[in-house]
Amino acid sequence: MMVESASETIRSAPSGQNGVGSLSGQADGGSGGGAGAAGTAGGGVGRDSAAGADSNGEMSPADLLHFQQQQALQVARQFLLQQASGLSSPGNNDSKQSASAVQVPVSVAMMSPQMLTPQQMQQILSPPQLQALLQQQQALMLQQLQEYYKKQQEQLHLQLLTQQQAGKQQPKEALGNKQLAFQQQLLQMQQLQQQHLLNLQRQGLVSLQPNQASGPLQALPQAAVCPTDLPQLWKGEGAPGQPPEDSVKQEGLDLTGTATTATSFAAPPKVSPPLSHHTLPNGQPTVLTPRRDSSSHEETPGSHPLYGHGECKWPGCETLCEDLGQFIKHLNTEHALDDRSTAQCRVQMQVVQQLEIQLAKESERLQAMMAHLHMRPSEPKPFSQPVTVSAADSFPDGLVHPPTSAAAPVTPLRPPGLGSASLHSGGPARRRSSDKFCSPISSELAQNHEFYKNADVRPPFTYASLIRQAILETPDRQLTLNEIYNWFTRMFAYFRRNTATWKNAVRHNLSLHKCFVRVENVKGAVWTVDEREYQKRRPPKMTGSPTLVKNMISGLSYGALNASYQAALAESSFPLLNSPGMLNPGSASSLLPLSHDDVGAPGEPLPSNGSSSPPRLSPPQYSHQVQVKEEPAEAEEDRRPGPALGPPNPSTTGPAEDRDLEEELPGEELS
DNA sequence: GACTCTATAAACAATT
DNA sequence: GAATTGTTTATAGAGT
Repeated sequence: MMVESASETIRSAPSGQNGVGSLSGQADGGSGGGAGAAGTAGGGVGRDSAAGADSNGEMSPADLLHFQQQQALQVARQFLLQQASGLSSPGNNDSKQSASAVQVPVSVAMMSPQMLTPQQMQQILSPPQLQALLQQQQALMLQQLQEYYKKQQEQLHLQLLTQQQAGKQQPKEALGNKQLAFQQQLLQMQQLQQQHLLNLQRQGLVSLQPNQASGPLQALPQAAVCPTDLPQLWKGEGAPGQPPEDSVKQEGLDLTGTATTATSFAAPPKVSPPLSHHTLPNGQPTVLTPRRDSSSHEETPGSHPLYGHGECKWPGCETLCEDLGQFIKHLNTEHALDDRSTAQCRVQMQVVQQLEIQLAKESERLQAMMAHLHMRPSEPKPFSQPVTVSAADSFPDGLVHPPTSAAAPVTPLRPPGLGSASLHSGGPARRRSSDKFCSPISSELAQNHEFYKNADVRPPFTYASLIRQAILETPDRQLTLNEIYNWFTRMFAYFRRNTATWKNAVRHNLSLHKCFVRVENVKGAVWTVDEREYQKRRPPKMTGSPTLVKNMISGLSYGALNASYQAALAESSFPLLNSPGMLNPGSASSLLPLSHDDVGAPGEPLPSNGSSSPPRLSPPQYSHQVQVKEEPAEAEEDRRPGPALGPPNPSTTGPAEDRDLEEELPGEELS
């Protein structure tokens, strides 16, 4: 036996500390970030009107100018919106520019993404459809953009000239005002373009060499800030330091002047190897911080964010590449800036957006939790008050949890127990934590229900307390063995994995502890809890010992910490929390006044279970007992001098109930 | 160190 | 006969 047990002990050590369980990925249908950011601009502006910019002959030069400016802005906004919600790749279709394509279909294509969120788009459209749509949009937009910018530029030049000529005859102020207004609008346009560029860059969709990045992105802001540069911009002279123009032209987008900035996003035909697209401009939303950090980290020479462990990290690729050079070749050939890559990027974008949203939510929740937890400790809680813990209230079952009060104190203990038990030292470590506190479980579980449900952490409760909890949670206060199993697996991720041992332990506990009473039911045997017995079995010693009291006091303060928080800490890191030292605080909790309501059971030699023959009590009765007994237990604990069976305390809260129960019990049991 | 509690394992019987 | 359920025994770790 020794050998066996030894080996078993080793085996028993909780093996799968796989850490926190899966995050329930709630896809909150958050709208795409990029689109949302730019979405304020009048997205609904019809393209038709913009297209009609040509027919402006009858208007006065000033009106015409104004009108055109407005249209230009609208179109630009629309375009940027479109870009924000979907990627545009200058790709293939650059060369094909048919005037017809600029017509209505374009507006439809452009509008659709605005109407739908990226998520909706994804849901509605299949990947091929999505890709096709993207292609169409890209082609159309590019054509439209090119044409538009050309026209716009020509017109602007003409109008500027005419205005300047006319301006000589007009009051300089009037002209100046119009020019200013125009400049402002142009600036707005440029800013929108910048914004868009930044978005694309941030998403890694546009790669810019360091110098490139500093080109358009920085030049523009400067231009915007510096009025003196504006005239030059209008004239198409370009702001000083706009290197990317060349690349833009190469791509077939012969946009000049102000247009350069807009086209810059289309500039890089391919992902440049050294990819500096991580070099994000300042002022980016902090939400992205994590990603950025990692990316920046990856920027070190010889590495690539899309390259790791010898394979391409491009979504769905995983092509093996021996070295970075090979990878870069692969990247440039297989993942060039084409429709497919663009679509994949878009999907990835949405994934990231979702995650960011999720992260933001979780962070917010964490902060709230932390804030809440920090508050608690500070709250002065009288010794006995801890008991009042709210946990009880939250208890799902709505059971009378007298223990709740008692339970509260318990909470503090739990963490320690949890740490030791769940993580390293197999089972034993956790053992008593729960019991000592009587039934902390209800509150503890109520508070950390989700945690235990999802995290593969062994609950810091004894089997007995868990079984009891399972039974008490049911309306009838009775469960079959199988139902108990189910409760375990339902409530604790831990028990979903390690089946073999714990089921045996459950059966063992059911049989071993007198507090669990087997009742023959119509549908078979069910298990109920004899609360009195349950309370009895607590070590009487603890209640009275001075050390316990000390512990309690210390434990209370310590216990203030939220159980879940501690549990989380324990789980995540652990070893530290597992150390025995950490446990001490918990032990304090034991102090609680624990409810030994048993007290209540005044002289009852409670037969309840003790009898070898399973008492067959009517389930209902038992349930009743359970409720009553629990409550008294907590309240009374303090008083109880010693061992469980001490004289019942008269003054305990809910004594009446206890007594009733007790009175009833004997009778029942006897039967 | 003794006692107690708990966890774990295992054997066995009874029941389904 | 297999699986499940229930009982019992043994052992070891941990806390008091």
